[in-house]
Amino acid sequence: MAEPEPSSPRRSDSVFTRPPRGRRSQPALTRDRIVAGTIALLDREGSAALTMRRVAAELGVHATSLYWYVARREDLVDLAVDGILAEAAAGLPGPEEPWDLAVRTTARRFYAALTAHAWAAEFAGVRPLLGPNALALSRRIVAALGDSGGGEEAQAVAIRALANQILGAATTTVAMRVGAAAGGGTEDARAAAVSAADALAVENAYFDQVIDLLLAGIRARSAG
Amino acid sequence: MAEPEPSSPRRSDSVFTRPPRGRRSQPALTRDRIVAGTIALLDREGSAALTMRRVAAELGVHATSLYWYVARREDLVDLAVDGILAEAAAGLPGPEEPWDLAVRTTARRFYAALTAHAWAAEFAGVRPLLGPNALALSRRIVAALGDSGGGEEAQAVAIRALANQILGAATTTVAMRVGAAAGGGTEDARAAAVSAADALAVENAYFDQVIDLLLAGIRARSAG
DNA sequence: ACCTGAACACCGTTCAAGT
DNA sequence: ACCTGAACACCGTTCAAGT
Repeated sequence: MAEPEPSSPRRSDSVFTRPPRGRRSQPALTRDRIVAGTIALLDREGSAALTMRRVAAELGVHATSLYWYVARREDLVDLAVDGILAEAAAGLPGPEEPWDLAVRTTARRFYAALTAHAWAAEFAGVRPLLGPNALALSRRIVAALGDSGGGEEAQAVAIRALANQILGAATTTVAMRVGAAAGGGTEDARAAAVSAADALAVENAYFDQVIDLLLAGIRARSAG
Repeated sequence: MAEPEPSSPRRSDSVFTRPPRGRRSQPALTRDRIVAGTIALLDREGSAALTMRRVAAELGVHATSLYWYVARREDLVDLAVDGILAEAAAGLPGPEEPWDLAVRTTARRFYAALTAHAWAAEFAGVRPLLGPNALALSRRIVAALGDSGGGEEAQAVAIRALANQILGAATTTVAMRVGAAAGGGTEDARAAAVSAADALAVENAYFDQVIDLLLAGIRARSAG
């Protein structure tokens, strides 16, 4: 549906500069194209759609072709999750920001990216987040806690607590959305229903409060 | 392997007492037997082994027979997870226990059950925990927070924070175990390796500290 | 170098049929 | 009431083959 026909050699800019180009045109597939296609498919059809065959179909190619670029299905998962974290990892708070504000905005961006793509929150609970964007987000929080006034041990505990909180909050948020959608047929649920925009605002407000609770604990500890 | 032959009518005790027993013996399958078999299989072979066909094989029956007792695979997941939470939900702290101690021991039991069965932590991140044992654990924490001195809003935030923390901590703990096992071949990892008992003690200590951090935040808030 | 095609050993689930 | 058997529409992954 409206997909640029896969065999078209529309390669844009660098086609005139780098490659030998005499014998053969560039490959139809690239890792980036695969990641983009995977994310598009997941956004459209949800986590269950992540199969080698359907990703391949999204790209106008056969499932087995993907194995030239990734070793297994899990790699596709990891690449897609880290892909949607790019938005969150770009434009992190600078080093001049107060530590607690830096923690809060970084955590919020992390959480927002995971919940903006429900499939990402689902996968994040089952795969470790080790991609470059996830690491950049983690490192910003680690750096912020270095200014929190606590000792090394206290910082290590705080880091874990924040990581658990971000992941747990994202996971339970999307689980609650599913539950709300599934129960949406009942009268009670319908009576309690609010607009999607309001629901999102409520979710975000809860997340901020939960992070603030943790920050209060960190401050209480470093003051003690 | 060493399975009691499935067609044997060894029904134990109550065979002499209750059922009509004239026309037909009891069913080979029961929901409880299915849950027990599923847990045994998962403990032995991990989360990937949870397929209808393999659970059925574990019980000496055909995959399609399971559909008489459960509607779909997800039900098996939910039943197994709540099944292993039974140990945690039995013997919760009584109402005379101080609220913070009650929160800590209940959270610890919850976390311990999920991490004692790695598959349960994996599934818990992807399925909402709505079984009777999960609800009993949640309710004990809710009740404890009622004595924490905070307002209703503060309690609601604290409940979410604790739930996120328990789920997030269990998930990241098993993910780190997998990572440690996968990297176990490298020299660095081998040098840093500790005995399984020590590793478990470290995990548990971290969990306690993380919960204590949250409790410190709750106290700071209710005191403010 | 990069992609296809056939093949293997699986899946969940439905449904008619047996007893 | 409870279980089997056949069938459908899928899976991930390997590997030889094409270009």
